[in-house]
Amino acid sequence: MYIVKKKIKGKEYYYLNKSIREGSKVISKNVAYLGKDKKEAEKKAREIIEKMKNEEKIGKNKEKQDVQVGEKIDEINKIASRRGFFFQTAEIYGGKAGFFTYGHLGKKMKNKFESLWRKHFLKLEDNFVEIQSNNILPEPVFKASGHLENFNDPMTECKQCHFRFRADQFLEDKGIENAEALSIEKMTILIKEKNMKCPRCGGKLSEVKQFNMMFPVNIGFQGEKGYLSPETAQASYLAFKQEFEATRRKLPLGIAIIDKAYRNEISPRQMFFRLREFTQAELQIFFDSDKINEHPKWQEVKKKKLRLKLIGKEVEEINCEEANIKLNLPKFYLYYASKIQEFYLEVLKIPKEKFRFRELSEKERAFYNKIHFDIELNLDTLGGFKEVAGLHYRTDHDLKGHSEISGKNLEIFYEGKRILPHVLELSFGVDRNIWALLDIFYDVGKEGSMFKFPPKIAPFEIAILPLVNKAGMDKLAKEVYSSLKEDFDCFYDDSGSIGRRYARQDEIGTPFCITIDGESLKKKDVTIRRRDDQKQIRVKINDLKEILKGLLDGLEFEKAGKLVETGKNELRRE
RNA sequence: GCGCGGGUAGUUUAGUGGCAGAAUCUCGGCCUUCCAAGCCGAUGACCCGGGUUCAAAUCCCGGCCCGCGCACCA
Repeated sequence: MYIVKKKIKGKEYYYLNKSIREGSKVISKNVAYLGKDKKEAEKKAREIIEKMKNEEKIGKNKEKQDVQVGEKIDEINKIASRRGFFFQTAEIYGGKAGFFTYGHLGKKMKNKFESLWRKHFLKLEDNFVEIQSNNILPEPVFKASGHLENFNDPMTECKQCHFRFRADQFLEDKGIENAEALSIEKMTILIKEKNMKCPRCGGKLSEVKQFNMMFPVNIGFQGEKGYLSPETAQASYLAFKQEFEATRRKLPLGIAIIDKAYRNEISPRQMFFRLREFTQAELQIFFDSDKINEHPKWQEVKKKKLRLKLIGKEVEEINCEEANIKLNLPKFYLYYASKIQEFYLEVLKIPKEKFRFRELSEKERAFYNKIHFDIELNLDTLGGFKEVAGLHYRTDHDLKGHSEISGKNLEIFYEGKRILPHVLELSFGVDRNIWALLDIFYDVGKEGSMFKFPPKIAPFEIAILPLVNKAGMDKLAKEVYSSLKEDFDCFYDDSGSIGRRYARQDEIGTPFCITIDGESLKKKDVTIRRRDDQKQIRVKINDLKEILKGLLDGLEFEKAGKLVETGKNELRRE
């Protein structure tokens, strides 16, 4: 406890404050008012501390409640950097906005997310493959993709109040049609000619300048122009023809890439939602557009209800068949929508009400996306539904563009006709999804902060803890640990009290703790503690591996072993 | 990029133009048979740069980072 001086309306007052844990956070709480004089305050503080020590001895365990959720985003950030989920890159140099490093726990989660993603999506069809390409691509690629033109925003700035905004939109508001198509020089001239002023303060406007969201790079000695790719998709389109041949000319062909993408955001914000360097997991499905309203596995999904938020409407559950008929969404599209929903609800165990597909209005979506739903999750930390993935029907826009610019015909001969395949893109922001998992599974109860991750996402699956560090319990615990660590993500910990070690594991979301106690030595068994309710079962060491595998796979906890009541906290003195 | 607010150990915070103090965390030792116990000890901080000054973490200026608002996010 310590004394705090506060200034209220110019006068100084002294208070006694106390550092208290709230979950994993330490906060300061006001305990008592101490008056206006420093010396008297110190004297009073001593008295109060004495008194409170006495009271504490009587009424322990009384506190601890009253845990407020508080600022969840701060909380997650603090756990993240303290425990090693993620932190800011180059912090010793002051850091840079929009760049994060995954620590050991975060990287484990990210790896797990990516493997679950692969397992789910690449197994949908035989002909879905993953490739690895490049992050640096030559300039013509982006001429073809439209990024050079469209990722470039014409901006103008008020010379007086420094208000910045897009020049093309400004001109359109002023009644100039199709301003988007004008060159920056023309826009500058127009603004001058028509004597347009800052919409905010009436000041003079600067000339129109391009702001490109892509990071330019020079390739080689001669400095040929290239860019860090702002999406992994382009590399898949570039690889299409070769992969089509290599996979023996079958459609649909899915080409997945999990890799970094780069966007030079003006102001990165909102944690993992506006990064300058980020990881995407994208699957580009090339298919015959004549077959867009069919899918061989349609029967499997047609009764599945999708959570759709259509333009101007609330979320409603519509089954695929209805969506096909009433909303005119093609079967091919709906099949993958259904599989995406399955990934979130059944693999990642996201609560249903936190998930939705949101239809984008024509204004919001890129012009070449004929059908565009975002996958959104409701996140407390970011105040509502946020985009974590997208399902875009891009038509033949991409292959057509690359055909034109490269001069190479990308048409294929398929089932007796010459076609340019269309593309359905499944695009996931991996970092955003990781943040979403942290947000959604974060929980604070009287036990403290914890992440209630499903076992498959948790950085560690199991922690092995000797109840105390003596009488051979530690030795047996280490034996158990070495027998499990090959097969599971295990963590061994023997420092501090057992309660504290449980709390540490809860905080990083470890779903199960194995405790070796006195009985274990005699009976060759251990307890398994479940994170979510602190319940324990007792199982034989010989059966441990199999039971753990079952538990991680969803085996019912109570059925896995005999539910046991372990002793209440008798080791506490006082 | 602009405006406002902020930046002292991992975290929560005192403090002063002159040796930066605590609580908690972490680590070591003692103790300890189930949910963040106790005792002893240790490690650990003034965001960066410049200016004013005998002396700056403190005052001034600039930068960086964070938060909020605006703008941006094909």
